[in-house]
Amino acid sequence: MTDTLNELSSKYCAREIEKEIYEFWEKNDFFVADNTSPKPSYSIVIPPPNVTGVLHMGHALDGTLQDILIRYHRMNGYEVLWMPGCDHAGIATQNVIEKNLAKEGLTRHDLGREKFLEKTWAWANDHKNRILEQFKLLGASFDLSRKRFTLDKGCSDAVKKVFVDLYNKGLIYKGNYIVNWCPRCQSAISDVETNYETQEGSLWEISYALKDEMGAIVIATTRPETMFGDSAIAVNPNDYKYKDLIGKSCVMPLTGRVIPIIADDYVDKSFGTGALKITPAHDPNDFEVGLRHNLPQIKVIDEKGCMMKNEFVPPQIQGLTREEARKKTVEMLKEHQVLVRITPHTHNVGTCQRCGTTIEPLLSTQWFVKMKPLALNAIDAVKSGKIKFIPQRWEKNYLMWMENIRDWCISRQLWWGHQIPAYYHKETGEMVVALENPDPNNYTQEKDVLDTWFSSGLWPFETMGWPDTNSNDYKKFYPTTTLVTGFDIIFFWVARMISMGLEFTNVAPFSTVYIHGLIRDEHGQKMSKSKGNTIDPVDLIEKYGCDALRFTLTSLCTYGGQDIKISDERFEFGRNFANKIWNASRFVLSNITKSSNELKDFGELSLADKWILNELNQTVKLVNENIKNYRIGEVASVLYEFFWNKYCDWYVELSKIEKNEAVLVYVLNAYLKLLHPIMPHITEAIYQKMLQKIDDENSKNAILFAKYPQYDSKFDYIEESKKMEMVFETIKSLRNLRAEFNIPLSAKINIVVDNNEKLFLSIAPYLNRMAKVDDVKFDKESNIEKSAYCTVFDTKITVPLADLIDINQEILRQKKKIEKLEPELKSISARLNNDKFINSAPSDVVDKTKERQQELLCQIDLIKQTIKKLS
RNA sequence: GGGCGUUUAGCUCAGUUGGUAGAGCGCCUCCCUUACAAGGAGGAUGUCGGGAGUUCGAGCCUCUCAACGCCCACCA
Repeated sequence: MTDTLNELSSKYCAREIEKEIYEFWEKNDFFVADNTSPKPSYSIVIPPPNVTGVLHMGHALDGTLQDILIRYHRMNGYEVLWMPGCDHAGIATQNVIEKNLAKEGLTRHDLGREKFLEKTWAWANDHKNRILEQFKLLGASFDLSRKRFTLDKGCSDAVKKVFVDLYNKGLIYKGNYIVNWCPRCQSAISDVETNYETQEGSLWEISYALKDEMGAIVIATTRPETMFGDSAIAVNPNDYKYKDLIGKSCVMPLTGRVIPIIADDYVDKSFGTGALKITPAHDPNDFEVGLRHNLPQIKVIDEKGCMMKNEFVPPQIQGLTREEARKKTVEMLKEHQVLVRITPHTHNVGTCQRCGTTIEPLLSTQWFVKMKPLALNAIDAVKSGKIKFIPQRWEKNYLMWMENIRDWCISRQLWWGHQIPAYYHKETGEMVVALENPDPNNYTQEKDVLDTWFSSGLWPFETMGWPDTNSNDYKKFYPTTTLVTGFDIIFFWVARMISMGLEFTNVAPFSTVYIHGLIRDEHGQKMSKSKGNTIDPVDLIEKYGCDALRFTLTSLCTYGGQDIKISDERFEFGRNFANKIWNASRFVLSNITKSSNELKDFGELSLADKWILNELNQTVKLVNENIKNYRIGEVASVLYEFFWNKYCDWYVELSKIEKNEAVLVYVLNAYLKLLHPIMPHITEAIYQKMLQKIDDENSKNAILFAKYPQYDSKFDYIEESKKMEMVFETIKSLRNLRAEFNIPLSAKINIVVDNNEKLFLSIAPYLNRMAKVDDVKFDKESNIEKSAYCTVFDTKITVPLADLIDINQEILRQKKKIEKLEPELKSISARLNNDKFINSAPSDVVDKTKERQQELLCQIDLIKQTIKKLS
């Protein structure tokens, strides 16, 4: 290690240390996994960040949690692999490149597919390294020697094989269906990529004249412009209003086309006019109705969202955008006096998840995955407990979606992605689905590419060498152990990984899915660039340090996986803690005078030594339990509490008068290891310094590999700890007394105790140091005028203060204490007087309550005596 | 329409099998006591959203109401 680490600098400079430490780990290849290791394996695949992006707070949280689990298991003797990589992010990336082209006034068609892809690859190559570099700032201990990309050769081969196999099994099909079409992205998208937005619209009622007779039928629609694609009018078969019209025909306004009136259960009698126009090519429900009644599918809107130029669309409307067409159509309907009524109507409109454009349901030829058969095993895996969600409530969410799953539209009319491995004969049009083009001279490949999530769904095994199931990585690290991600991609990603993993590897790709909350701004709003409320984790790292960021985020994780609200200032919490650790360690290490050999032996243990060893041991126990149960926030608070409020506030302070170097160092050493998964850099930096003074076996000279502390019953010093609590209570009471009477520390005080003689005499030095007590005396019947009093458990402490205090003030002080204690005594006594409580409460609770009652009685009694004497 | 979450100190939130509440920040008083002012000592603050029930006992369990948020569904 270099010079900065030889001395712990008096000022804690997080970034300097963190950079140096990360380099130290990386140079030594500490993160590289050994697939031949005899150790049990623990593996995590990173949710591959998009190559479009930069590190954001979501990554920071997700990455931190994964790194904590990885480091914890590494220290617990597992061969760990954290697999890094990036996602090509089909639509998202293509959109970015197209936006850049648009700045030059170009479209992707101006470049052509080949040139466009070249440009996109250049971008991707640049960005996929950039974001992983940023992950390093988080201290990520992932194995970069294995980093993968969803479009690399291995992944592409896996994608092809999966596609061909699914096709051959009949689980992939190509067909003409209504899909969600984004007119801006110029592609189909899947159901999960469609968001719904509530919009204020109108319900237009339009009168269609009956054919060959008087009268008309009035229909209600929210999209008048689609009327040119109508194939029928539908009514409910049980609707008496329209009973006589079923089977007749009507004449469409504006175009004069004749369409039938049909009956279908789908129609809701009570909505609108109870009559509905059926447009099979532009509405998913109408599409179904159309199939049932064998209606023609008339396309009137094209892929750009414009009205088509065909015989169905009136010339005035042709070529208009959807929005323009709606206006114009309504105008024309008014002119023809067939617009009966317009009522305001709020409804949900589908929008593209990527660009926000209103979705056009469009009849189109696409590729689909039959999900129902794949979902069966995926449902079973969770129901049987092979895969466990943390928190468990997400299982319900997952199961509900899986049980109602619909087919997945996987083809995208994009250029950036895995081109579908289907080949068409140039002359005959015959289609072949195969790993390779059967004859490049006569066959051309399908132009469409696959949904990004198709390859992401294979991520846990395509990165491990699959389909080569004999590869060492696959054998050692697949299936992976834990998947860590946010709830927003359970359907997109987690569900598909489970389905695909089970189908192709016959095993669940991971056994635990750890779902954390989303990061939000201080007002609870989702962070987004457009809102301008993002906080850049890189800025936070520069300002507060990576360990501070990690610790703060960790401390904000709740077991229920609640969303996390953050603001810049919140990270002072972690920074302050890091600073505390740094300074305390500096103090401890600079106070080591003994040799490494001498430090191996605790020697004789004082009350304080036993107390801190006991506290440490309890902390070790809690930390291990909580990590194993994914209560990561609890881990942070247990670690914080121990170090700051136990070790620093008391033990280190007491060590200034009487120190056991061996224990002082032992506790710090163990603590650094406990904390290392959360705050890796600072703990490694201090540990390195510590190694210059102590021997520590089994650590390979890096805390990264040190054995994680485990609970050891030999450190259960329960009795001693109780005594120590009494010491602390005494000190606190005396400090309180000083504060209330404004007695400066320069004014020494003496005390007289009436109980626990031995203990108090032995802790005199502690009292001296911590409460500036000059002299401790024992006297069962102390009777000193002008004194203040404290009661600590069963001991009355008299503090002669002569003229320093006003006796009346002291009487008031004591009365206040009683006022505080009495309500509790009252309620406890009431409980103990209740036979039902005595009989039905568990005996240990009854005992405890009795004990507390005695304690309160004793204290109140002591205080009352005191008041009497003072009066 | 269905499901889920949240409601606890001024703010942000913890609270693991039910035994009358905690942290951080903020606030008040005092302290540069040589590890740390990114600090130390002391202090104030809550009918745990409303109501009902189960229980000897409810922040925690049951029911109900209310407010806010999220997800799914998508009747034109």
